[in-house]
Amino acid sequence: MPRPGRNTYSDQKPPYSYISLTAMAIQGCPEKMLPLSEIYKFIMDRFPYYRENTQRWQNSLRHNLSFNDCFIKIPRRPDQPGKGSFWALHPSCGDMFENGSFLRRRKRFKVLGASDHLVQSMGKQQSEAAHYLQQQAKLRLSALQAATGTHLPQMSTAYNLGVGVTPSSTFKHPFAIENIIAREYKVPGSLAFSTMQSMSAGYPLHNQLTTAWPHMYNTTSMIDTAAPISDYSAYGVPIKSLCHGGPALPAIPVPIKPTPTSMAGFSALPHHHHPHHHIPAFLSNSPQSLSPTSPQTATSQSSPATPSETLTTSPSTTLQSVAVH
DNA sequence: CAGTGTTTATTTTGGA
DNA sequence: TCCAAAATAAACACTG
Repeated sequence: MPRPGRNTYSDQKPPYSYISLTAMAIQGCPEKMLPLSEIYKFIMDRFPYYRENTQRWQNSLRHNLSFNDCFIKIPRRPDQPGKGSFWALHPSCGDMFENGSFLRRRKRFKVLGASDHLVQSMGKQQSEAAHYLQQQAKLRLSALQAATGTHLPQMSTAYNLGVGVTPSSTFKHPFAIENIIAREYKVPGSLAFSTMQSMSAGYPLHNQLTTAWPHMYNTTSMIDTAAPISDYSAYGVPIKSLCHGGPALPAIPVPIKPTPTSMAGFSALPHHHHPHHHIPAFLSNSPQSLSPTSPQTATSQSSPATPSETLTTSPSTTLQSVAVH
């Protein structure tokens, strides 16, 4: 049994499916959408295991993006040069890993009508969602630029925007990295807790993170790869921002298959724990101490329109989807 | 041309 | 042990 903190451990395959890794990456950025290359980067930056055999796993990842309805493609606007589209989570995919296992979902998320006459309405709904995301991204960017007086390249700043968002909102998308990390592993409670504390401070301590999430970094990478990682605030984990209202869609959690306990609040982590994944319940209401240091925080947060107001109809209510298999 | 995206087929594996 | 989800492989179209 490899022990936390050991180099050997960090090279192991992380206990996440491509779907969960991708969802993690998408949820980890304020815009809640990323181009393929950024998803790759997110994963490679954090999991040494994926720095090898890139052809193989990246092909698998692309397969997943196309194959799974929980991922939607969002076209680039003319002012967003680059190859490929942005990828986002389907507004209704909810907590696909409510069972606590990030390896396998209980049910695959499928959009209704994938093979029947409902398809046409789907197109419309998706485009609405896409438009919404684009608008949000645009708003955020201009807000940031206004606040900082600088013009920053979009994607490279994406992760920075995240830190220090006001703790006004409580909901956190299931895929928010903080949630994922917290649920992760059956680490001794105390350990996970200390990790979260450092996380909420906006600057997780390396050794703590490494201990709690060993496969995320190898002991030397932090220093050696400081450059790439420094692009992201605090290891690329926009701790506070994730989901909050701000960014993305009205992230209304929709359990794939409603269960008595799953709606106990998001906050609420699954009650029946998977035998192999004990989920620290404290996580849900982890203290939202925040770094009041980011200017864009106030700006973006004070944005008048709430997501649901922006759309005439909330995507989460108009989009029809269901877990199917 | 390289990166991106889609699709089909097959194998592996988690979990009931 | 069985089933469905996930992983893997690979062909192929499209695009900047």
